[in-house]
Amino acid sequence: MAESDGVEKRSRGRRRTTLADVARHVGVSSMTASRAITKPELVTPALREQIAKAMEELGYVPNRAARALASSRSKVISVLIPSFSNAVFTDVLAGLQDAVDKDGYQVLIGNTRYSDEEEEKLVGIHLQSNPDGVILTGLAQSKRVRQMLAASAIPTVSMMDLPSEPGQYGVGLSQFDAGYTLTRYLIDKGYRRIGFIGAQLDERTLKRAEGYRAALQEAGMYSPAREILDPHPSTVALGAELLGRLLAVAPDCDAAFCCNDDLAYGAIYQCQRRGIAVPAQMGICGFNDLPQSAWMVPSLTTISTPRYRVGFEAASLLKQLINGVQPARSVIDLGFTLMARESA
Amino acid sequence: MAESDGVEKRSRGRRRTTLADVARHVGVSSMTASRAITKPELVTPALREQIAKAMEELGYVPNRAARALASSRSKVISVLIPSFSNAVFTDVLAGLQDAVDKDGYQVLIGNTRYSDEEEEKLVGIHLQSNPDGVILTGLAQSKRVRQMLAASAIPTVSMMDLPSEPGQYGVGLSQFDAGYTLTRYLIDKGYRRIGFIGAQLDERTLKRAEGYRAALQEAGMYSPAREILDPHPSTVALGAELLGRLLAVAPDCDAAFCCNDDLAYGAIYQCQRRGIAVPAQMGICGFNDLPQSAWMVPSLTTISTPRYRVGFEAASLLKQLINGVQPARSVIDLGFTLMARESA
DNA sequence: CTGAAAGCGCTTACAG
DNA sequence: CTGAAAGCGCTTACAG
Repeated sequence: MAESDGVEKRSRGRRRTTLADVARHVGVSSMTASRAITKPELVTPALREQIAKAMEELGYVPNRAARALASSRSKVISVLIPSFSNAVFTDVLAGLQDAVDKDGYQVLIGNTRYSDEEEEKLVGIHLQSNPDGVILTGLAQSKRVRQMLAASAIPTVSMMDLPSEPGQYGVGLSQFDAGYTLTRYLIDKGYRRIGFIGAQLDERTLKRAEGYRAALQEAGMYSPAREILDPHPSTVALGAELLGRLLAVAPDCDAAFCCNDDLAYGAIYQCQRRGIAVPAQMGICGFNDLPQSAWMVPSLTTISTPRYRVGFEAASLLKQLINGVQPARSVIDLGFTLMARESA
Repeated sequence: MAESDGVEKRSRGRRRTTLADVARHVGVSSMTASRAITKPELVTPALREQIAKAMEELGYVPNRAARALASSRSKVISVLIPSFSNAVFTDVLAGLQDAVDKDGYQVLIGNTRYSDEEEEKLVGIHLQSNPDGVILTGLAQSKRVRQMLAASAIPTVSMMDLPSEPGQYGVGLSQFDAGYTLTRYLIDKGYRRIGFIGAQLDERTLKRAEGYRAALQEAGMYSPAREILDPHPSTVALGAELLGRLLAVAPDCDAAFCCNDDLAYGAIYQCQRRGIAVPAQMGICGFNDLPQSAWMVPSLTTISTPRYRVGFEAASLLKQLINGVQPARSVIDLGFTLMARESA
């Protein structure tokens, strides 16, 4: 009858197969079954095989929550990135996954949307899962985030930038140097009134801007009037708009350093719509070297950043810390490459 | 001494604050403390406040693993997407997160890389976390994946396509109809020898191709010679290459239906490099309407797909299933929009 | 190489 | 509205 179904005890429902079920099936204790998974070399081959067969037959699926609770190792790595729509961070994620997959880690991904508040919230939430390690983007975490992480005593590695404080672990590149290098290239190419277009205004953009300024000041060509900084997220549309704004306030510009490739695409499209020849009348360069940059017309001069490797190396470094291995270096500088192409 | 430190018991080390600690601090039982979190309306306001204060003071962080184990609800949703580098899926992810964040779910993201094998592996791994629900991309899961999911009896929703089998839940759009519509548009525009450029060859691409064929056959304009299908992942570079191949085998083509925007960008760049005017000599259209498509020169004619909403609605549907609510519809068709722009 | 006992930190299902 | 008991499914730390 339907009614009696309603009163059924939880124990009557179909229950997942547990390690105890497997052990019973084979006629061993649960810890032998447990060991057959975690430390197979400690179990007689014959038994090991029987246990494996039983697991297969009974459709055993380990329960991560139980394992985490008992062992106090969650096998979870928490990763916080500022954006999903920026290809830079999905590349980083790919490297990270690849570095960590075979070790049985589960990657918990949080999107901070470039917000300190969101980051705090996410750290709090991720901490509930007792991650074995945490990977952060950038170095500009709020005090509260630092505190929470310090209190939890969980190994932490930061990505993209190079930490300068002792005790901090990080993998990335010097955003300042890259900005400087690209600007220096433009100067050497003969550009004299070089503008800067930056959006989002996150730490990396600001450091690239500093590199830009340093190079121009050194060459005696710096003018603050040629800097367009906008807090909105970087998009192609915004790049088009900001190039317009740059030309409105500084019509004599002969080049624009766009703080990422998306903005640069927009800037180039804007030039094309206005009949401004790139690079003849206006040099345009970007930052990051997204796949498209080599193919567009004109191809984009930009800085290639080792995003996949940043993710991979950050995860490798974190694994060492988790396992109590003292890493060779606490800061890994992966560098960058100037890609001189047609647009500047 | 260093030696005595080495022998310290696990219990001596700094231990995380538990619910019992909080309860003791306030002088109540652990379940009252537990209830203060999960069902605050069942706890006297005064007590509730004391407990909240104690949690704050002691820096209490709930242990998800313990909660999951005790309650047999993990508050985890498993999501499988085929790619991180395709903006389509990161948009879907954004919608999904937004639909699910405030409900306290943790989203476990798996990247199948368009591989059945990877998908099987990931389902197995994710099942270890006892997800309350699963979200899959597409309908072409392997038999083994279906079995695992069926055996686990976990609610499942699929994204992007429209399931036709009864009992399946899904949110998406008709890829066939969209392919048909776009091709019909090209015919109406006066194009007569329309090629097709497809990569990756996943289910969605193949369905768009079918729509393309149906429209052309109906109009008596179909020629298999004008179909270029390549199994490699879609990239701008590949788009450029495939347009070259299309023109090599079918130099009379007057338009190309590219099965996504990335390929279309490459195709347009290829035309630009070869001095082929778009759309005058060659119409080019894409699929998905990525942000850039409206801004490039020429702007791209394409199909706009409601990716964010697909993620959002799929998660909403899944939440209903998890909560035992019978959803109004098991299949939600979100449709698509033809964006007629400059390139065709 | 194998096992009996205890416990990880919560929540469920009762009672009161 | 509050609590004592039991248990979720594993692993740890001993023994043997």
